[in-house]
Amino acid sequence: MHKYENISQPVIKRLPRYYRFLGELLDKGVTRISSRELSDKMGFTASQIRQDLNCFGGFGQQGYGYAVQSLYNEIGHILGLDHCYKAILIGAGNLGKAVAVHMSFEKRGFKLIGIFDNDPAKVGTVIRNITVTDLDKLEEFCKENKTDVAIFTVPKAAAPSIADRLYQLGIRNYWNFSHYDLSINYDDIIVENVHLNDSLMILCYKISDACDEPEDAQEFRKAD
Amino acid sequence: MHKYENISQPVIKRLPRYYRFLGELLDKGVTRISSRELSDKMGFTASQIRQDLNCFGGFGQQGYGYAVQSLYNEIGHILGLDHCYKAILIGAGNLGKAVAVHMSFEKRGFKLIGIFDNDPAKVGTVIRNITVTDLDKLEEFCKENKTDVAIFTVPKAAAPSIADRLYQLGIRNYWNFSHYDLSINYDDIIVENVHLNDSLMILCYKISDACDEPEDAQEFRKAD
DNA sequence: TTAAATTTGTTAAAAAATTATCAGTAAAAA
DNA sequence: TTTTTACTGATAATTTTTTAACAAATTTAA
Repeated sequence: MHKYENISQPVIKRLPRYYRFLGELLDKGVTRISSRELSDKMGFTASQIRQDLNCFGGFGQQGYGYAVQSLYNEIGHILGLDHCYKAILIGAGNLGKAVAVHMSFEKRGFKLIGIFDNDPAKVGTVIRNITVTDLDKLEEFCKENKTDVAIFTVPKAAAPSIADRLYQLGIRNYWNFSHYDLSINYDDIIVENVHLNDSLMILCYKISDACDEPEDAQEFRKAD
Repeated sequence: MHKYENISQPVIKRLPRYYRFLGELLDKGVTRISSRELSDKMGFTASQIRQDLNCFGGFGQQGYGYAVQSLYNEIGHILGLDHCYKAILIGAGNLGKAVAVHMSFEKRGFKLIGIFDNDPAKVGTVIRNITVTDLDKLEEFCKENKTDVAIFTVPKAAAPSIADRLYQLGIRNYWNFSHYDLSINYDDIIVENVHLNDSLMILCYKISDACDEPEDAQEFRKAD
């Protein structure tokens, strides 16, 4: 059913944002909205909003605008949120645990069905009603349970070997929090990266760029 | 010193990736590399790599390529990693805690100097050698300690009022993990967003788009 | 009922980003 | 030393993305 070809990356990246804002409008009881009003709220141009939405079909009506509830549902459908992809979490450290506890997977098209770690201290603990399993049981588990996605929150050192095991098990979709570049090493997989380090460095750049103070950074440069 | 104007967003977003790959090369003892070789490793075109690096100056040498250590240092400097911006963490929940424990702030130009939460159960606990302080003490703390950045990991409901307090205290730089859109509400601030929900939805889109199975999603659409 | 005001979808124009090309220079080989 | 090879930096071409413009359609107001 779903399969919109030639949708550009920039458009795809904006979809969750539309979804979020429309959700907020729904909460406020707003039933209709024009691209112009959305533009004011979201900071995209009205033209871009109309262009984006038109990639998937004509959801609006001339002279009226867009019906909020309907558009919200459509975007949810386009994003595929009406799925239930089975996900396992690999790595129950601080970050993995936070992700497991923090996310509303069900609202985003996923269901968390297993959590794995190789640290004996973590195995057996319960996170979000799921008992952490020893990583040794991974193969066994995946053979018994259909697994669509791996949420990858392991240290860089452990990443390559574990990634290999997941790939061998046929898992082709990854939500990657590790510093290991999965898409370089496997070419038939789908990866969505969350690189917190990169994000923090970008913040550092933005701040440094805005500040423009005279600094004693020559020290740093000499190191080469 | 630093202040490169007119650097495009796409270029800035690629800088941390260059930095990461060059760091890996350094670890392996590689001393020189050409844009062609980097291209193979990173998945960018050689042309793009040369173009990107040239935004900041001619770091390479014809017939030779780039000196890895030197280029690594240069990019670190461009990113501003030789700073020490003072950061406070607002929200010591699972996500905040994970961020505090997980990140090497010092290597990214920051130093974490305080952690705040309004949950009495969390106040007094120690994360990364920092004692969690009651949010009521925020103003007091910031008046005594120069604070450059707020790492914002609070629930959506609490976000607006806390954001206002931070803004009142003069904090203009944010690493925002909340679902609250800071940049819409304040126009003279610098924000780097980490929207995990958006990322997860994008993954959902990619998977759904690739799968293309006939589905029973009509149910979903009828809801409007 | 009619006219004015809105607002979309679409097409066209402009801007931005990526990729290709190549002269010039340095390193390596002969 | 001279020639060949390798590689950058810069410019040009291409592609992608964003913005603008406007006809067609709908609502609202008169």
